[in-house]
Amino acid sequence: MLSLKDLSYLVALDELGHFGKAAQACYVSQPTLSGQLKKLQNQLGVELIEKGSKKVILTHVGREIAQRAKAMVLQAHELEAFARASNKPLTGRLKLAIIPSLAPYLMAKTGACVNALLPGLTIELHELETHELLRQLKSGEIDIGILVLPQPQAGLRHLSLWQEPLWLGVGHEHPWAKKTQVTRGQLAGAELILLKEGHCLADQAQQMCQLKSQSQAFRGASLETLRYMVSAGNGATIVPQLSMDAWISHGEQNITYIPITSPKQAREIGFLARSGSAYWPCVEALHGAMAKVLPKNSADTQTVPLVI
Amino acid sequence: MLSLKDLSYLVALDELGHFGKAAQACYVSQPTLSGQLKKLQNQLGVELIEKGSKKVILTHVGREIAQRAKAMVLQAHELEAFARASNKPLTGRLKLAIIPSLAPYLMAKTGACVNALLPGLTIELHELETHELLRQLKSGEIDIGILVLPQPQAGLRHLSLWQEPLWLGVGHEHPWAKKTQVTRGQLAGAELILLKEGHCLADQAQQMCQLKSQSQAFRGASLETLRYMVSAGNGATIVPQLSMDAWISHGEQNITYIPITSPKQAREIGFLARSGSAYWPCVEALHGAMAKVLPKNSADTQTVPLVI
DNA sequence: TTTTTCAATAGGTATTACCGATAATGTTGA
DNA sequence: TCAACATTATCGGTAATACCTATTGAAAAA
Repeated sequence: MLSLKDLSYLVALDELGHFGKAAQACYVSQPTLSGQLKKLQNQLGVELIEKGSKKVILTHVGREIAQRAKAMVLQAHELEAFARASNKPLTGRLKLAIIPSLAPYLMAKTGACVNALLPGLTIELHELETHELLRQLKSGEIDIGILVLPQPQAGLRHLSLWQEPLWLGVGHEHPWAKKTQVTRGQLAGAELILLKEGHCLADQAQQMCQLKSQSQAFRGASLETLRYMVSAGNGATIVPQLSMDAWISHGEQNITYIPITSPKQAREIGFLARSGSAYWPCVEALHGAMAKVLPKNSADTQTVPLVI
Repeated sequence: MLSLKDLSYLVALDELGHFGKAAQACYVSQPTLSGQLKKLQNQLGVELIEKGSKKVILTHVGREIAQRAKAMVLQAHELEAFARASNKPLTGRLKLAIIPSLAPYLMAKTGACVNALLPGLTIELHELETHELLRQLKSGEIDIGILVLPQPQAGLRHLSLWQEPLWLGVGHEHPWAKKTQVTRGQLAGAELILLKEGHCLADQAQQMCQLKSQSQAFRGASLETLRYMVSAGNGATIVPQLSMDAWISHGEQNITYIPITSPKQAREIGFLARSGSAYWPCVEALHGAMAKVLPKNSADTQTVPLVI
């Protein structure tokens, strides 16, 4: 019968392309890994590793099998995690990723509360843009993601957390600085300072303004960059509410925040995890803890569904 | 590290509910199975088997883990099958299931041709109703299904084969026996003899006639039963084209077949297999072989999508 | 060429999966 | 209640094998 251990050797070799390094990664000696892979090839009756080549290259079949093997190894780890979690729920190490336009502000607001409610849980926080977050989530590098929904992805399960209102942030010199509100229609074609492409907030803002990507000359690397730019001059940008709250409470004086209406704009923040993940109870616990701290949604808030 | 063998022991125990029988199914002795399961419990740090109970009952966690384990074991088998198939494509044993309203007629028409084209392939044929077919397909008990599409099922891959026209079969004494065509509208509320519930053909016919299930007094167990009933008296039923062809070529004299028009009714026949199945090349080969033998679709044929 | 790098081989050891026999336990029928 | 039975757990021994270190062989780099 096939052995998961042998399969994991193949996965390691596929990923590292080097017998010695793969062996090291698996905590075995190089001869062991070589021998077991040879055994695996006999069991399957297939050449997995390209023969006679200078480099370590898997055959076409080998690569396909390594891919399947990787999925199985991941499932094995999830099974073990599930078993652990069933003993002591809400303990252990949790690899959590949050999109950059949300991470610092969300953690500032909810971090203490979460730690208080889930003392047994060590949260390892990663800041990843949506695309990379999804990849790492599916590959098992992270366990839970917090990002903008909806994300129609097979094999993933989601839980909505909050409709985060979006504001227009403008410098005091900006022509709109005296406005008490801006309608969505007025935003069409407006010149905004946005984040780099890849950030879902930038995509969403572009949609709201019906802009093509080329029309944007300036791209910030983080919301904090945008903050300084708007604060310094007469630019304008889209600001999620949590960032706004943080900036206000940190004494930012030079930005005026204007509500966007007709309809009120928001983005849907939520959790994402693998469907079979052992960490789903953690998701629910985090949801419970965070929901208490976040402001209540007003009724007329409307999500802008993001087209991926 | 977790061992697939141990996991398969747990799966066997879950399914058979008996240490001895499970051991037998795994070709090991009962003490071996007991011991390995004990080891597994230690590894996972979880009680898998209900202690102190009279019957062998898995704990709640145990059952969940057995379910995950089953999926992994299935994947292991598929991986092995894939490796085998990569050596000698289109050989070996193929477990094929076909819905009963199609199986005999399809095999009669295409069996010889398939065997001629795929001499290395031993086909093990099962006759299963849609629901059971899907279950067995997902659990790995069968490899390929031929049934009525669409079947929106996660993890399964499909390939459409043929739009099979549907006819109205009536006895010579039936009021409609002299008609040259029947429109779909005329079928509404018509009294038809149908198959038992569970057969997708019956569901589809009911939809066509806009009937509730209660309104059907008579239910046949197979199309052959319906044939005798219609042939003997003045009943009417929906007949798929392949059945009709078979009946005609077997000398059935007492049934008149009336085309259903406005629009012409049909059902979509197609293949279904697990997404990662090693047997997909077989599906394509079968598709190629069968498509040659089946009649060409006329352009105005319309599928009636089945609501599950 | 020599040196270096890397995988394959050899030989030996510790682990463990496995078996048969048997004991312990629970279940059932009188 | 106590046999008679069915079923699982335990015991001791064995064969298979996963693993190691040391070494060799072959290819690439110097």
